[in-house]
This record gives sequence, structure tokens and C-alpha cells, in this order.
Amino acid sequence: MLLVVSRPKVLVVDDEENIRFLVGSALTVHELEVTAIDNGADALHHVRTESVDALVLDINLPDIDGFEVVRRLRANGWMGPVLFLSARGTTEDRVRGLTMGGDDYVTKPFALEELVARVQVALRRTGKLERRELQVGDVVLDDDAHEVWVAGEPVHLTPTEYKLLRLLLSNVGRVVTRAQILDSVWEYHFDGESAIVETFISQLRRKVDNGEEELIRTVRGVGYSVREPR
Amino acid sequence: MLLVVSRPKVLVVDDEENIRFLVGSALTVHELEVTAIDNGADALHHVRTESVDALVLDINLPDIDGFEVVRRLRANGWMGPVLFLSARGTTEDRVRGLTMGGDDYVTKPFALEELVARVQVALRRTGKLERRELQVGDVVLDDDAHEVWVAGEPVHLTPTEYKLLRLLLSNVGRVVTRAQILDSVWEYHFDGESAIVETFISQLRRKVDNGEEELIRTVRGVGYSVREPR
DNA sequence: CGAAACCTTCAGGAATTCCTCAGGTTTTGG
DNA sequence: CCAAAACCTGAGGAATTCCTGAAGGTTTCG
Repeated sequence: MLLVVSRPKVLVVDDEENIRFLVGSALTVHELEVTAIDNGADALHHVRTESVDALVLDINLPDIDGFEVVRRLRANGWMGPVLFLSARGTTEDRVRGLTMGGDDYVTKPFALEELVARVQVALRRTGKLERRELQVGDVVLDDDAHEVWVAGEPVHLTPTEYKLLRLLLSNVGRVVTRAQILDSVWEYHFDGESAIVETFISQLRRKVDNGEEELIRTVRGVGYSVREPR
Repeated sequence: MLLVVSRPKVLVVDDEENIRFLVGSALTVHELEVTAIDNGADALHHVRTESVDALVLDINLPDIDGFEVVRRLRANGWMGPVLFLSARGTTEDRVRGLTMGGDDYVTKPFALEELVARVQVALRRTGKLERRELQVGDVVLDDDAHEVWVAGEPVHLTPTEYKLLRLLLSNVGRVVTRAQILDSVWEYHFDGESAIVETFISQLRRKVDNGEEELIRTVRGVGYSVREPR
């Protein structure tokens, strides 16, 4: 397992204060290190002097056109991924022509979630972001591939089973109450008597619990938990 | 894998500032080193003194005719590929007659994407650019030839099928959501209920999925993914 | 202009998944 | 040790999701 000591660095370049703030916050929440700049010239300087892993770049900048920024960076040998922002309709065709090479573009208005996802995809492609994996013992949940492996063998889980296992694994060493489970895996809040959690726990155990030491432990009267591996 | 230490060098010659900028940006983004010049005389001098791997050349130049430029370069022994730009209708036939020697021509207005593709083709023909391929198992997608091979046999894909396969292959080991697919392969953002993704996945499978182990895996409720080969 | 290739929608059917129910097992407390 | 509470698990019909062929419409190309 690779220990990533420093977070991937993303530079956001946009002249709108608003966008910088929103995009910056969203990326920061998702554990990226963000710098925000409002013009092309400073952006160029920043990429050249600091280490930047990815670029989120408005095309319409007050000084240097976004394309020109990238052109110059590429000429300088900077090979990181670029995600262009553009107002819908204006430069769409032009953007399309320029974005085949692994770069991406998003038209305003955009959903923040989507933008974050795209930045993450780009960072993973360049190896700057590690795979989202949850591992306990010989059970591995790969959140990118949406796959689960037990003792080196792939195991097929249904969507609900997957969500449940994911919840348990991301709370290793902690009991997850039935209410939490119902709330997180299913939508509903109400605690009507239903054996549905038990049913799914049971199914999960059959698929994932690998004989010897039980992975999913029942905590009577409270819920379930996955033990921390030692 | 061949490590390309220096990028192929392309000289763009056109008297229109606009064209120089657009073509220059497009080529640069695609990892080529671009020089832009606005007249024939300087172009001649540049090719003779610097190393140039390919030439993008407007026919109507203020001083020396584009054809004449090439004639003189050939007389000098420069053998690189030339891509002529010409205004539609005016010189088309003439161009055709003169460009049999491995050279190519494009009429304005042109799609940047197409121009870039042609330059890349030319550079590959002369060995200045390596091939871009995506391969998983016995499926090979050759992005230069725009061809797909399955177990050594060529397979014909329609443009949309190709884009879809390309998207999946460039995200090996990662689930591509239906939204991502719609957004990347089709234009639209809206998530209106449409079975179009399924339809194309189905067609792709028929053409590409080679019996034994399924290439394209359905991830219920999420999307599709291509497994990493082990 | 006509033919071919391609895109898109639709609908029936297949496959998968969900969830309730009912009966069994284990644990707890007195 | 017994009874109640809590939990486990298998089965099966309902609901959801996905697959795929066919048909109509659009675009492309000669």
C-alpha cells in the first residue's frame, strides 16, 4: 500500500470570484490542495514555479486566453491534465476540437459534484490520486471498479449488499447501529419492525465472511461492526 | 515502450493571424512543438536552418506561393510531409494534382480536429510520432487508424460505437456511469430516460465481446466497466 | 436524388434484485 | 433451566433494471 504524504495539487483559474470560491471549496472538501488565481499570467507563473498536478481553467480570462495558457504550458513541458470551463454555446465547438488529448471540458453552469468527479478521474489517470479502496483482512472493496475481492477472488454483490458492506468497512472498529444502516443504505428513517437489515447482513456474510474469523460481528441490541485487523 | 524525448516539430505557415493561432493551439495541445510564420520567405529560412518534421502550409501567401515553397524545399532535399491549406473551390483541383507525393491538403473552413489528425497521421508515417493504442485482452483500439481489432481480426465500428468503446477502454478498471457515458459520447447532459446507452452497449458487445470472458461488465444501478486484465 | 449507413426510440422479454414472511436458532435474564 | 427477546436465514413473488430486436427517422455519400 502506497502512502500518499501530500495531497494532489489543483490550480483553479477563473476571473469570477464566485466560481473560484465554489470550485475551490468543493475540491478542498474532497481532499485536494487548491490554489485559486484570477488571471492567466499569474497562473502561468504559478504552474512554472510550483508543482501543480491538475488545472481547472476558464477559457475566457481577462488577459491570456485559456487555450493560450495551456499552449504555453505544454511548450514548457508541463504535461498535467487540464479541465476547461466554458460558457455554453460560445466556444463549444472550438473547445471540442482542442480537447481530444486527454483533457476535458465542462460548460457553465455545471454541477460541482460532476466537476469534482472529473478532476478526480483525471488525477487518477495520471496516477496522482490513489485508488479508492477499503480493505480489512482479506476483503477488499474497490470503489472505482465497484468490485469486491475476498481472498483474491472476485465476489459479486448486489447494489444494496455493496452499499451495506461499504458502510461497514468505512466504519472499521466502530459499531454501526441499525438506525444508521437503515438511514444510510435505505432511504427511510422510520424504525418499523423489519428484518431487512438482518436479511442483508446474512446475505453479506454468506458471500464475504470467509470461514475462519468472522468479519461482520453482531453487537446485540445495538448493531453490527467490522473489527479492526491487527 | 518508446520514450519520445523531444516532440515532433511542426511549422505552421499562414498569413491569417487567426488561423495561425487556432491551428497552433490545436497542435500544441496535442503535444506537438509548433512554430508559426506568416510568409513564405521566412518559412523557407526556418525549415532550412531549424529542424522541422512537418509543414502546415497555406497556399495563398503574401510573397511566395505555397507550392513554390515546397518546390524549393524539395529541391533542397527536405523530405518531410506537407499539409496544404486552401480556400474551398479556388485551387482544389490544382492541389489534388500536386499533392500526390505523400502530401495532403485540407480546404478551409476545416475542423481543427481533422487537421490535427492528419498532421498526426503524416508524422506517424515518417516515424516521428508513436502510435496511440488502447489494449485490453485481445481487443485493440488503434486511435490513429481509428480501427478496432479483436483477436487479430479487424472489426468495423460505427462512430458512436467507437467513441463508446474508447471511453470504456480509457477507463479500464473503473466504472463509467451512465451519466458519464451520455455526457461524453453523446452531447446531452439531461438524464431523460433513454435506453440509448444500453442499445449501444448491446451492439458493442455483439461486435467486441469475444465469447469467453466478458469484456464489458454491467454494474447494476451504476454503469459499465471493463476489467483490468490480470 | 437515391441508397446506404447510422442513430434513436420503443416495447416485450429476460435477468436480477428487493423485501416480506415465516420458522428456526442463539442469547439473555431471572 | 425456561421463556422471552433478539437475531438468522431460506424461499418466492413483486418490482426494478437491463437486454435486444425491430422499425422509423436522419444523415452521409456517391
